[in-house]
Amino acid sequence: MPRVSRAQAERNRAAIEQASARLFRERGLAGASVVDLMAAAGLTHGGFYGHFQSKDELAAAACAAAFEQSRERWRRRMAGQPDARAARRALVQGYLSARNRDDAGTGCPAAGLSGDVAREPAGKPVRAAFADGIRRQVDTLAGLQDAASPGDARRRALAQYAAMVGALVLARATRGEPISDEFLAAARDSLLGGAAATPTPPEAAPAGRAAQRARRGRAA
Amino acid sequence: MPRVSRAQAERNRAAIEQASARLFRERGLAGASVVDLMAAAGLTHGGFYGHFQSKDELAAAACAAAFEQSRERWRRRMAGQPDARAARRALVQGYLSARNRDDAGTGCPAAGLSGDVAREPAGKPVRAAFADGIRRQVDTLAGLQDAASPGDARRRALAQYAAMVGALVLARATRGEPISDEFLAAARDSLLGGAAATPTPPEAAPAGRAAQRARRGRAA
DNA sequence: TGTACATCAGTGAACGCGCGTTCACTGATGTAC
DNA sequence: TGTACATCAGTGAACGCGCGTTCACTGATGTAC
Repeated sequence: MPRVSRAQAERNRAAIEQASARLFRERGLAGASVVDLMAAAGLTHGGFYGHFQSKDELAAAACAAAFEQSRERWRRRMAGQPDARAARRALVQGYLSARNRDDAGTGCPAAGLSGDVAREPAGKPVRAAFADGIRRQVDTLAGLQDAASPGDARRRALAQYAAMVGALVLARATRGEPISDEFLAAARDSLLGGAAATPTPPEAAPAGRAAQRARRGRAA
Repeated sequence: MPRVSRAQAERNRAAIEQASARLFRERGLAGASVVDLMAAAGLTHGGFYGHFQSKDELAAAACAAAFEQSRERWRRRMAGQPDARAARRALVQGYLSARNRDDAGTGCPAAGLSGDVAREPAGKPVRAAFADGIRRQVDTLAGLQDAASPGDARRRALAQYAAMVGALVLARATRGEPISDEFLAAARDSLLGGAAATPTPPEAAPAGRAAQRARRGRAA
């Protein structure tokens, strides 16, 4: 049953990207083969090069798609919040959850792909897609900071994002050990309850109320 | 020239482990082949299975060796410091440096291997070696905290370690982009100068006094 | 101490396998009339 | 509107290659006497 309509071909290309966005995060860039990725999209491998010039090119597209999913999830999670502080709290809670740790395929691409991307040679297209995704997540987080200046907000956002990604990555690599949950809890405490979260003291006022309405969370 | 003395064979085994500790961190567990690893130790691949039962077993040994190197480096960095606060400062500065970012082969195994280890199936020996290494680094860091209780010190150490690893991993994955250096700098600020370093607000005073009587960090 | 020989660390060819990529082919789609 | 046919999305066999692992072989080491 070859030769499919153009609309269907476009849908197939999108399906390959979406399936790859998941499989690459789950198994790594090298751990998901072209055969695997095409099969996950309901196709056979031969047609791959009709859609993409190379697996590298797909990796970039899939990385971009994964970050887009992640941004959409962040947007949804922030949407119900009364203010920036509550929104940041909702993001961190959802991010540093057992669910996000245990389902890498739909989770944060920064945590799922950074190890692989770090080893990609300089020119590879996935590096640009990854850096772009990271920049936008940091920008979003910077917009939620209660800081003295834009520069300060950015610095806080960078540090917080690093703490979130680091805790998730370590929690995944130690899954099954008690220290895995400890990483998630300690990072949550540090970012939300402790001094790192805001310039105000740990159990200061308004977060509780805000968080009560917040909690639909799935992970990003 | 086969059949080498037992002493030489032991040295060869150690050389394989050391070469692997470097190459696995540089290229990933799957990115360094048995041929590569043996060649890096000055041997040919055929003799590999005289030293190790499988590549998986070597991965665990190499991971343990990498953490041992890392502990030794931490020990050296802490040795010259007058107190725990200064020791922690020295560790963080050394860790969040361009040099550590750019030389993954001799750098932190948590940053270099966590992505790969996270995808290893539950029973694989490298997972246990990795978790052991992580636990000991966290213990060391906990010994340097200026905290109200051991539990608090541990929680801080976990959050700080996650922030360090996350910043390094993201800096590596975005190397060549301005945001790469920004991650390192922001995490340093947050851990040393900023709110994350102590329970008191960013630019306040008193943490110094508390840290003055601090204990020496035991090096695990 | 010197000699004879069994042991075994390291070599390199070979194994089956899965990888990314190519290509001749198929037949429904899309178009020209 | 219906018919004829060129286009091209998807198929599956095939390519060369590198992987982890095995194995017959080599010859210096280590030991028995």
